[in-house]
Amino acid sequence: MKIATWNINGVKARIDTVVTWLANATPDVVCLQEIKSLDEGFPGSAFEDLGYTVATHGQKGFNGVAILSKLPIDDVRRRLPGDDGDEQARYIEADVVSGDSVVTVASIYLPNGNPIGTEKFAYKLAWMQRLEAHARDRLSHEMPLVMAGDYNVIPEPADARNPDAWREDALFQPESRSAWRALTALGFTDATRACDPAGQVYTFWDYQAGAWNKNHGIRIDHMLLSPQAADRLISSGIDRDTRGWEKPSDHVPVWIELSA
DNA sequence: ATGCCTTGTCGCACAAGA
Repeated sequence: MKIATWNINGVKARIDTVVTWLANATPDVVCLQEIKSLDEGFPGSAFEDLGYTVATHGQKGFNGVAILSKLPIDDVRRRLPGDDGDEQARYIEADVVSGDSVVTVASIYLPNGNPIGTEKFAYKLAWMQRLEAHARDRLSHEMPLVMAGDYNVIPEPADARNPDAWREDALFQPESRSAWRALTALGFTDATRACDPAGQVYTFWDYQAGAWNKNHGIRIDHMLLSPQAADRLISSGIDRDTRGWEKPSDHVPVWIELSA
């Protein structure tokens, strides 16, 4: 069972790119972020034609997350609990039926939080607290759980080509990294690091200043696995080449393979 | 020190991203 996550930076601008990647990568489940589309404007038929069931949680212009699945989806839950006043579409989770087991898959678009010292950074940290509380609740079920997406957190200096360039950035603040550690310490496995402990692997390169050509990347797209999912982890990878395609997203896909 | 690009919403720029 192959599960992937990709921040596509606009589903309408990226539809051909995503369809091409899907046809080659053939994931069973895909978490998308930054669809930048209302649910009713989401081009679901392009994915249904490839055999995917589509679940979206969108909003106008910004944010928006989705889950595509070739396997049956039992239940879909939208919005991160903990703040009924939060109107930003950044969380969707679904129970995916795989043979005799059910795997809960969450598609996460964690707030960027820049610039630091503003309400945006406070929103990011509050959102991370809500995510930790929700993750703690989900983990208590002791079921396979994969929380995948754009976390907008650089966990360690090794996760940036030039860590010093990110010292003042919300993605690399001590508070952001501390919240990440508190989340993972609940018992999650960082799939990319579990499979490639020392790798210089990045998932994002800015459109600006030739970041891709200079490999000035950061690792901010992550797949966190509950113990019951980690027990089934076979392999993990990053489809780095998509960043060099025509009309690329600034993020690239991250994926895992779980045993049946 | 700042912008560097890209997208979407409209509108003849701007916000937001990271």
